[in-house]
Amino acid sequence: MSTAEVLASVDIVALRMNDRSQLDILLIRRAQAPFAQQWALPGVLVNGLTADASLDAAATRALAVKARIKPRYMEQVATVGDAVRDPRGWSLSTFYLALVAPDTPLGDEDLSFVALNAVLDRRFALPFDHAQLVALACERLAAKSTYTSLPLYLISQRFTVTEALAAFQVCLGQAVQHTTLRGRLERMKQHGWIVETGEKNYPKMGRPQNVLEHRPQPSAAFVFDRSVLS
Amino acid sequence: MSTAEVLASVDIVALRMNDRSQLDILLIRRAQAPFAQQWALPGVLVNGLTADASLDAAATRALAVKARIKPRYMEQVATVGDAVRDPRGWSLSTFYLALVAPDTPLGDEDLSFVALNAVLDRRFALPFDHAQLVALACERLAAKSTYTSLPLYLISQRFTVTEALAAFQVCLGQAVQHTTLRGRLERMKQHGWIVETGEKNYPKMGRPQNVLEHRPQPSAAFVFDRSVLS
DNA sequence: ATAATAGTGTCTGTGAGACATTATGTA
DNA sequence: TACATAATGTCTCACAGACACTATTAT
Repeated sequence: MSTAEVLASVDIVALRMNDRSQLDILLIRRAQAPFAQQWALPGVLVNGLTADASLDAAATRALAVKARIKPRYMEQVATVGDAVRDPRGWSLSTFYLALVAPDTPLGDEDLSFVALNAVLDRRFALPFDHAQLVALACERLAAKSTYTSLPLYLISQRFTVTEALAAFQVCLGQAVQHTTLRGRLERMKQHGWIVETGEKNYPKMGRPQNVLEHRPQPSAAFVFDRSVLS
Repeated sequence: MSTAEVLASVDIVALRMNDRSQLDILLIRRAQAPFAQQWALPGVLVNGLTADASLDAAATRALAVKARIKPRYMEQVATVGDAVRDPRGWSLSTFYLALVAPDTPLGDEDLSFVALNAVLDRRFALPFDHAQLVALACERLAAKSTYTSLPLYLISQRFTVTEALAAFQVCLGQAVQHTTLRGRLERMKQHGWIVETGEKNYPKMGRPQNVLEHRPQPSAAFVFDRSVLS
């Protein structure tokens, strides 16, 4: 290794909500050493040869070329670096949190969505320090879910209050009063972030649900001025 | 440059409050090319040769070695990377926000505290994309100052409400009701983050001030459940 | 009718915001 | 005394939280 350079990668913690309202994480079977054939976070090396315009562009590229996925939301979480996380030597990883639509398909056998909880409690082991990165990304998601509309990126643009409630609860890891969520959705409606479609969804039983539409602004997520679960 | 590696550095945005209650930023006169002799953010290269235990350790080292400063608070802000920010090629910079005590001395002629506002509005130009990094770090500080006790790290451990008010206002960039701040300090007092010393400070005019003491916990900063300036 | 689920209304508590009032020092 | 500044008190408003109540469908 030359004197001034270091091994740097971008890794993605991409989350999706399954039909049981639980979070799954996107993993890829590594093609190359180290840890070939093992399931790991999708990622790419960044260096001058892979003409990425920026680090964010590299993150987008990682999801696009490895999994053909365009996330509905993506943000940089942090960068970790030390001498032991990669057997090849001192290395850096800048990792991102990505939220993808619930119906996102996977075209490849080397890609899979795995139960996030299995990764978090180490029943499903990951190479490198990827389990740690996943934990940090989830902490970020939980923290931001208390005062932003982030969980809405995990459900369809056209959604019901019940779906939104499930998304918030799985992000936060605890129950949320539906009246609290309705109040927040109402405030987003006043700011044009949510519109009432006028349509109804008819479940098997019970009163039909109003169908809302999420109109996310480029500024990422709606920010409330208080935290839920104070 | 070898194929898999990249130039990576850690840069520090270290802020101090001066006696006019304005923020200053620590700059260092670069000894080496590129941009030798110019004022820039203190930072170090990270790679396998400089046995840093971790990225955070490298950040601490950067302040310690370059400026002999131990910050009262430090957190990673983000990592930027692209092909043009450094003339030497594709490079990464992980940058940190550091808050240092108001009486921090500088022992070196190649170190200086410069008015933060001059850097932010480009009257004082910085090399690389350092001005952009400074702007991002300040945004982080302002955002966190609405719902945490971060500004307290800019004043002495033993402080008065007036000093705390000045710190919050300069971090937020706008006026804050002193009653609001008193309420928040009261809540911190109940959680053991602040204690009443019983002493008084006697200014030239007016009623004497109670002297409080900030007892920061290792968990970084006190988090309030609402934002100020809603 | 009954069950099931959606949506609304009511009441309480907390804390920010604005402003008035009192307290305690110096000149 | 007048003045300056600190500290406290009062009132309003917004919103989370808890829970009751009403509404609308299927069976």
